Amino acid sequence: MKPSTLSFFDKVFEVTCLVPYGRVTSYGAIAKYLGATKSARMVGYALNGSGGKNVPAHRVVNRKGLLTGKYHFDGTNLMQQLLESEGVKVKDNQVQDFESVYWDPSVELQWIKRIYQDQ
DNA sequence: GCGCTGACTACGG
DNA sequence: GCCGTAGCCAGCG
Repeated sequence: MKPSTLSFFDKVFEVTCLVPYGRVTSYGAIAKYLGATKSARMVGYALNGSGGKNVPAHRVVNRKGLLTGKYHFDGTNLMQQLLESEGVKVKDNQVQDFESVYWDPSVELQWIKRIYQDQ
């Protein structure tokens, strides 16, 4: 599999789908994993087109654990509801215990790089 | 085809 | 620790 054959958007979707149940990650972490630390905005923009797809976009928050994208979901608190249903405590648009549920793809998925030998 | 926008982040003041 | 600025780059009008 050649990651370069996938667009940045598709990669974002792939990584997002790999976020474990009950865990969250940040836009920047995904961008970093994709080798574009400064392109965190693209991650958010990509997720903007995740509607209709089976992408758990609610598991992606900003670096502070803030649910900045909740207004892109149906209603006003759907994103929070989804997270809470997974055991993630959310209060006032912010993930509680953020550090303990934080999942960093650049750390958790480094073994995949080893398998692909893509450096 | 140009310019603006954006679910972000890092950095300097 | 808050505020302004810059960098990123794919869509859209």
